[in-house]
Amino acid sequence: MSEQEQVNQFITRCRAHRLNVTPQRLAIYKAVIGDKSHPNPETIFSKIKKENPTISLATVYKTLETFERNSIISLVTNLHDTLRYDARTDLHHHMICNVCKKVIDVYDNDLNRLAIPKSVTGNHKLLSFGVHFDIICSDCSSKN
Amino acid sequence: MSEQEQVNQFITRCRAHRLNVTPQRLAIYKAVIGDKSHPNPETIFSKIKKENPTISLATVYKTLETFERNSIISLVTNLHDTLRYDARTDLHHHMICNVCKKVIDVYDNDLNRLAIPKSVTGNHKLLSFGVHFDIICSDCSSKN
DNA sequence: CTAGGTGCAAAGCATTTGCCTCACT
DNA sequence: AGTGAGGCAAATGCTTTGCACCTAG
Repeated sequence: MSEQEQVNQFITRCRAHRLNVTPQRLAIYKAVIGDKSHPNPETIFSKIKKENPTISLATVYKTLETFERNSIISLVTNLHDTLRYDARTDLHHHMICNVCKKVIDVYDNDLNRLAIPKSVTGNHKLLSFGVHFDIICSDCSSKN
Repeated sequence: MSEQEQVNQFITRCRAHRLNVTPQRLAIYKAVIGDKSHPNPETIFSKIKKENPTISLATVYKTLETFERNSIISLVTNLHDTLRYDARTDLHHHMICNVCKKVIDVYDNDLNRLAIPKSVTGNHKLLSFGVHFDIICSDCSSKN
């Protein structure tokens, strides 16, 4: 996709979510799609500051949060807010409630045996893996 | 496993890693294995404060970090330090380097089609899922 | 005895908030 | 015109650090 097409798609998506298209938002969006390293807000901020010297870090935070809430971009993990420990160190998996952030263990032998892609083992040393399921848990569902 | 057996196993593991067994460490360990909710340090601290009124939150942080480094307990995610955004919102997976915290996308149709356990869909609303591979990336491997 | 662990307080940072001003539609 | 967005600075809250004292081995 050309940059112009990406920009047009971005504008369409913003309109669909009733989000104003501003130069700051466009710069932030371009910076995210142009960075395959899964950057944090500070990194995005540094990249666009050159072209937008007056932009503020708080705007970057607010904008990324807005994009995420509207599914324009995504978070690598939604457990970034605090350290979460697990008594189990053996292979297992997790469900994470997107509302209350509850974590529930999943034990499943088929998941334990999933086929590891060559792109993983080909170049890197694999330590372990796990599947995470983003859910809305039964408690949170029934509350609404 | 009885509580006595768990305590014995804990002592064995500490010895194996040259970690002193202290009342604080034992209390923290018991609190973690007795809590299936994947608690954070603050929660652990609150639970053991009743029995150990002089314990400090900093000790809980240090101890959990020590346990994790020695594989006595584990972290639910090792991307808790900062928000990490992803330009892609379609189904894909991630490798995370445990050393440099780099995140690398993994696209794999077999992973996209993995069998979702009944324990997930039976009670909860599934929003999405993903596989994460904990790795030591080629860059970090070659540096050592 | 002594290396390692604890507790306290202060420091460090990532993130959020309040509020006023400004700009998009 | 009016609502939504941006910028700045202060506040918040989780986590780490430094250091003096203590304790397990």
